[in-house]
Amino acid sequence: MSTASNGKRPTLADVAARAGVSTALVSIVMRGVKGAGDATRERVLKAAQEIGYRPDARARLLRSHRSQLLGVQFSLEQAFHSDLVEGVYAAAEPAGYQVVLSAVAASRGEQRAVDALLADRCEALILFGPQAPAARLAELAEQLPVVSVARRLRPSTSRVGVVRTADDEGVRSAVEHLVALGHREIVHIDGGKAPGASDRRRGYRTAMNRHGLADHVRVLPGGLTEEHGAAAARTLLDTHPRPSAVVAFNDRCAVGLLDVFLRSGIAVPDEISVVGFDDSHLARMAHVNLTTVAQDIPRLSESAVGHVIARLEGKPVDEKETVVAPRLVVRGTTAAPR
Amino acid sequence: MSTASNGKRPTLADVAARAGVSTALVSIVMRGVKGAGDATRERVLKAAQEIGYRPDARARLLRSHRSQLLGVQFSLEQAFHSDLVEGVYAAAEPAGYQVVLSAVAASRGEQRAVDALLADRCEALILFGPQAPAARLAELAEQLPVVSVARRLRPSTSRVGVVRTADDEGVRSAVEHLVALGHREIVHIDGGKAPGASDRRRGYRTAMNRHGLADHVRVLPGGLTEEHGAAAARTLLDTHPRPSAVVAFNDRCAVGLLDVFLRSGIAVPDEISVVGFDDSHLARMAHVNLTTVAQDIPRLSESAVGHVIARLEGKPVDEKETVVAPRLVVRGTTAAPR
DNA sequence: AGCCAAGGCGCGTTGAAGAAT
DNA sequence: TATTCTTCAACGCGCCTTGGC
Repeated sequence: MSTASNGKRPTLADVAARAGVSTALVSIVMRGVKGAGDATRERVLKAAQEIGYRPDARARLLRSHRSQLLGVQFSLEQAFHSDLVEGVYAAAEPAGYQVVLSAVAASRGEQRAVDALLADRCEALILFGPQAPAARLAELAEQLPVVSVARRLRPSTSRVGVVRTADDEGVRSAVEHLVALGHREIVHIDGGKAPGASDRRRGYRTAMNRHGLADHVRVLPGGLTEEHGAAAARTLLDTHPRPSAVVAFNDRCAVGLLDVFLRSGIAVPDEISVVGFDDSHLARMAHVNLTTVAQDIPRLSESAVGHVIARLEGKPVDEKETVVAPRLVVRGTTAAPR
Repeated sequence: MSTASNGKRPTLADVAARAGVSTALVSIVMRGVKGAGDATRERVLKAAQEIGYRPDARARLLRSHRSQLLGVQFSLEQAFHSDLVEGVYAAAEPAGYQVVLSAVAASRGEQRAVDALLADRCEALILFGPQAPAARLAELAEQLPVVSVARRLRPSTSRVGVVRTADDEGVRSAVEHLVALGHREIVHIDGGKAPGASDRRRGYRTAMNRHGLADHVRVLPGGLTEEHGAAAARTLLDTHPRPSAVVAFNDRCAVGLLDVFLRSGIAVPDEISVVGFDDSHLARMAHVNLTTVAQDIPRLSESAVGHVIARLEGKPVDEKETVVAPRLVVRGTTAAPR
């Protein structure tokens, strides 16, 4: 219940008037720094409480030259980003930084999302899966620390930091798992031009070559969603001989595959093995129970936050690119071929 | 590339100096209001462009008494909230309001989320599924317009606006669909104390009574996740006779049920029918193909934004509670009992 | 001397009022 | 009299200097 006399938001001056002290003293008390006596301190806090005073974060920021604000651009449509955001909060707040979120959605492009963060005086930007041209990101990085998470950029061509999963290694471990089970006819359903897709394709090719399966390399066009996986599965159905294993671009794509196989009476993993990527909630659902490559989300967030904070505080930035190791999670959709 | 001489962010004064005019005039030009000649206008814009000037949103807010900021509290763990947030952006920006996001996560409770929004000078709060005590929400609503989305509150006991789906009606339509198919032994797996759970329980009971099935009413404790659904399913397995249909609290809970049934060799919908709630991506996945009750997400967001803006602008607020109709989506998990 | 508190200034912006064409 | 532009003060807060007991 606000007791502000004039209907406006109470300010330091209102508290000061009520407590019978100067605004400077109220400021001291509110920030909890030394410079006020215990009795006065208590009186000021009581007055603030009574009129419902809250410090104005924007005015405070205006005054100090540092804003201690980390801007985060993320997409509402990607559940993966939500997990990353959670990690950013966890890493930023203990380090004394606040997080400002700016979402990308159908009605709100990346440009607007970033503009909002800059107008808010963020000191650094953490971009999840940015689609903007590399040149645009480089331009931003001239103005303030910028880190791209999950989108790879050519190193040393700009100041943009990169934090990403070792996508190639992830797919490689998936292929190796399948080879160890005895598979040879292993197909990759790719992610087109999605972030990480080309690395995953490369990891697939590398692993196949390394195991003497160069002649069996086969990449089918796929995408990020269940529909893409389903379409690829239909193509596979018409293939003879059918491959014995599939490595999908991500879990959603893999689930699309599983669905078509299930409906077509093709048993997984008995007749065909399927591997996903991400270890999303989807994969963990018991009746999906998907073998997949897990990304280390806490470490990705932490590295991104660590990178920009190091830049802000002038600490030496160890490497411009941080590559986080993925981890194969074997569940029920892979088995030895018949 | 910033040409700011001193390394700091360029301000109005920097632009003014470069263009040889006063800061007030630069302000006029940047806002695009009238009061500047065409030639000067062009010169100022060019100067701003050259030094990479951007208006400082915080300083601007400090000066003006309105902030035009709508604060949104949402949970990163609920995909449903992401969809709602997208709708909020779409509704707020055309109306001339900016959106400030504040997430609730494991490491960040509602109190902190709301505090951040208030410190940022938000003029109104849109809370998605708030768990805070009603008294706390009422207290907030004394200070600024507040709307609770998807959490019901006793009307007229506080100034908190409510926007929600007609949960009872949704479950009622689910039960009616099952009754029409010939089911009588219909169980409800509830959501405990989750938002909407008590209404859904009530809708279930009402519908059962209305169809003369009062003796068959049976509510099992459930929850919001797949695990809760799975646990309830295991309880059902030991029940004799087993019910012929289940109405779950939400889609995730329903998927947990489906999973256990699948593994136990109980055919859905042949041996048992299952209905969810939300029409999430999960439900739409072809191999889940869940019959469910859809919430009208765009309308929920729009109503929430409309409500707080009406309050802010002193327009008459038609009703304190806006109830949005749900819609039954019949898919493949319901059929006539054997 | 040593603690406490007050006063003034500046942060980047805008609105009002007035000066110059 | 219009138009274009400038000067001045204020927004809410934090730091620094000064003054009082």
